[in-house]
Amino acid sequence: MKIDKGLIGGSTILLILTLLSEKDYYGYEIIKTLEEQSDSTFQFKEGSLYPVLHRMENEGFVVSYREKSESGKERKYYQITPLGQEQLAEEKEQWLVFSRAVNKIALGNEFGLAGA
Amino acid sequence: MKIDKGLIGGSTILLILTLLSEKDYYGYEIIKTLEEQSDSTFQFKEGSLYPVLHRMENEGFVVSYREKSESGKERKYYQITPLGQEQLAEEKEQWLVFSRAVNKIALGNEFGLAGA
DNA sequence: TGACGTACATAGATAATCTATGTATAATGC
DNA sequence: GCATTATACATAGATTATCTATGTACGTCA
Repeated sequence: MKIDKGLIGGSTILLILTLLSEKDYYGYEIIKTLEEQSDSTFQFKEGSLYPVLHRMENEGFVVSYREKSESGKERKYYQITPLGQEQLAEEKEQWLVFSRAVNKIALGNEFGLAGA
Repeated sequence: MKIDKGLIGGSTILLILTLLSEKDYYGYEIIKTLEEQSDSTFQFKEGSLYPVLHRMENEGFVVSYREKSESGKERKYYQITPLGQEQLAEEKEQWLVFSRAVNKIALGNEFGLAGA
């Protein structure tokens, strides 16, 4: 199933910051990891992800550094900052409030229990 | 808490069609109902909602008719169509898949159980 | 009579993403 | 040896979406 873009857009930063709170990732790795962990629900294209990462760096949520992989290809790694940690907490809270509200109205379910 | 616009945008049609699947609503009533049922999580402005309703009518998800209220004010009621019913089912399914994927990654929870 | 709530509508600014394209190297298959 | 695919970055431009601001109009209440 193709998920509507509008739905995905609002959660992109939450998803990226979640990954980065565990370890440093490079852009391409984020795309592959989100695709795998979501069972292909999320299939970001480079053109969608890289500008978001640049914006996040601009806003101080992440910092980046370049490093060569074993294969010799250069990668640009992103690391979450304390400000990014705060943002992550904020976005997670917003997601909870938001998804609970949608579930209540659209599924008639106050507790955010989706489909269980 | 102010919920990010991006998050809300993708679910607008799902929410509206859910209400309309129960009874006919007029625009202003949709705004008030979503605000009330979501404990003020959703606070749509007219400028945001009316263009969406017009678009939905354009796409055949709803039809509209005008009717005077007891007070004499004219209202424009929206009614869901069979195509709108299909769209509602589709959007509900998408919401389930999407929210489950976000919950799995961001909350480490495979079943979409948010905060319980 | 003035303020507020109801009820509709749209123009224009703003913001966001996606499509398409480009570069470059490594690995794989034939 | 050569072509294709995967990896890995980047950006311009088109498209699309929403929000802000504004306008109209009527009813009600103080």
